[in-house]
Amino acid sequence: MTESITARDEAAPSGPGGATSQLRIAVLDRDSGFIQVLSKRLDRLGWEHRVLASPVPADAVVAMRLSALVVDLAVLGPQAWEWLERLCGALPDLGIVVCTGPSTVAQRVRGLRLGADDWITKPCHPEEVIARVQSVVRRRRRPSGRTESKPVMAGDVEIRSDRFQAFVEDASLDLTRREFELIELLAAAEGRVLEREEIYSRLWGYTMVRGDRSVDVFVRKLRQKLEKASPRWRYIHTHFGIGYRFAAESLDVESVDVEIPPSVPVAWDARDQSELARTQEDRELTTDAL
Amino acid sequence: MTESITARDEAAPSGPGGATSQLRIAVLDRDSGFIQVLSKRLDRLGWEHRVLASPVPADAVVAMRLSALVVDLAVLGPQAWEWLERLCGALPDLGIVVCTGPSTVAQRVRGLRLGADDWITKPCHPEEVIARVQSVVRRRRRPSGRTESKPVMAGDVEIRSDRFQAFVEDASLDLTRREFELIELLAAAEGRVLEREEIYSRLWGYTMVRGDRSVDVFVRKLRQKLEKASPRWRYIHTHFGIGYRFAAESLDVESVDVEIPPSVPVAWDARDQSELARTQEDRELTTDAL
DNA sequence: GCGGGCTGTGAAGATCCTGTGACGATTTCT
DNA sequence: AGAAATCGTCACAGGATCTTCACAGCCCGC
Repeated sequence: MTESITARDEAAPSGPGGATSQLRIAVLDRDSGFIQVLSKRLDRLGWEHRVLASPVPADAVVAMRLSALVVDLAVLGPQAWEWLERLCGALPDLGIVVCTGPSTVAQRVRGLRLGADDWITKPCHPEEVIARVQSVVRRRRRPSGRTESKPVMAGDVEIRSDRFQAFVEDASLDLTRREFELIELLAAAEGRVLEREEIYSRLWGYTMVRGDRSVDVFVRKLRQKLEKASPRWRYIHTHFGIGYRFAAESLDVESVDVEIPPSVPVAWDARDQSELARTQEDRELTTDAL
Repeated sequence: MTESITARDEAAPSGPGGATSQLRIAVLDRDSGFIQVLSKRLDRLGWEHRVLASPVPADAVVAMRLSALVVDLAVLGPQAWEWLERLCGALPDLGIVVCTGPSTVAQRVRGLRLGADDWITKPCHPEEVIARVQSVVRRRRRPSGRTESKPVMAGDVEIRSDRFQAFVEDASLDLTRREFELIELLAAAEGRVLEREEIYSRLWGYTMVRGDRSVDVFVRKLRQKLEKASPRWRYIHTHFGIGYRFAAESLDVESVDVEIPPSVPVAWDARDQSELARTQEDRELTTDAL
């Protein structure tokens, strides 16, 4: 049951540009009739989907890179709440639709509070399930469609989302996918400091565990390539204890300030200078178990 | 009924780091009992909210700058669908929860497809409505384009939480994480005196043990950096036996006061100085209290 | 005016954080 | 299948930051 979906994972849930990726959803249920009807419907919609019958460990779900998950809590047994909480914590971007038998208000509230996005009571019409999943997924996605393909410039580098590549004077930096996603994300937030956790969750799609150094490592790789291609600029700035900030900063300015070349009367425009500068949860409801 | 909500959201109760803006929701319904219970609940949660009884034109809703809207389609009559569609089109970021009487699957599907985020069938428990609204709002758009954090100014310094840094005329103070958190906290409580214990517990997250001097040390570091970058101002004021207060105070004023009487050879002993300072402080306290 | 407690200050040591190179696992390409 | 490219994890080293400590100066009540 840990088998992972083999299809390419290009459906990277939250790439900064958010490709118009295929929807991928999973249904965790045992009600064969329900599953059958729903599957058929999903097929017709062309949504990539899979059915899970056993209580998949929350971690395994993470590996599936889903857009949404429809789950009958009954399948999970007594640890349903714990499972739900863990899953929601790990994948804040995953759409979770609980579709289960009769429940109390308190149960529904609890589920929603834990992070579920919707709660449908069986018996229900598959069409409604679909509609609710769609609704959940719709809200999950950023509208900033791929269309805005205007290249971003910063210092010497040009970031072209349409090419998934960054360039310095038409020379590609040969960024890998992750590297590109990273620079795109950073550049999109130019000026602002992005915390590691945010970078991680937006690039990897799930929440970062303490001690993970992936972000740092990719920042380093990115810095190397940037440095090699555009040595007179610094782009990624470290904010100790917080994260990183993207801003093109020329290194030339300073050296010029220091050694005033009397022999060569160069008129330095103020561009560089200014460039530098610009650069409760109330628990009144009883939480009874299912 | 187009009156806009006047209360500002700046009452960000969140700690120094969090920019959790106030939730603002509206309820469009006529069921007085339902409304009453729901309102009471919303009050207790501290959510800014308002009740609408008549079919507000979609455009008017736009002006309300809501986070979410709970609506009974029955109030809207025959043009409910059209209204819903228009609203969803105009405000894709607005959370819309339909809460209405018995309906068919087809109706629910239609509503959700048009852009509603959830659909609750009356009669329902207000707690569930709240939970679902929360769920919808939680999933609201991510901070890719959010520039909502407006910089705070005090004297010469500008505190930008998006950069985790304070500036004086575009020159960074190079505050460390803790230092920044401290100045942010102090500035947010401008005018008020914050006790050490409170500062400590809000910055460190746990209660301060007696004798801990961490707060003092950081106040000192902060003062040093502020002093160096903005010498003509005093920002952090000590309140003996209590804690600290943040308030930009120009030092120029005093020098003017001092040089007024050249004829009378007054010996300025320390008493007078403190006297002066005290009155000024008092004056400021009063004004701040307003 | 005196004394005790509170605050300012400087520095040293403990801690935590980031940069870096390398390695094994996995995926993709040939 | 074999090779190449990518990815994610580790351990280590160098720094930056935080905490603690001792001492000096200041404030307030007596």
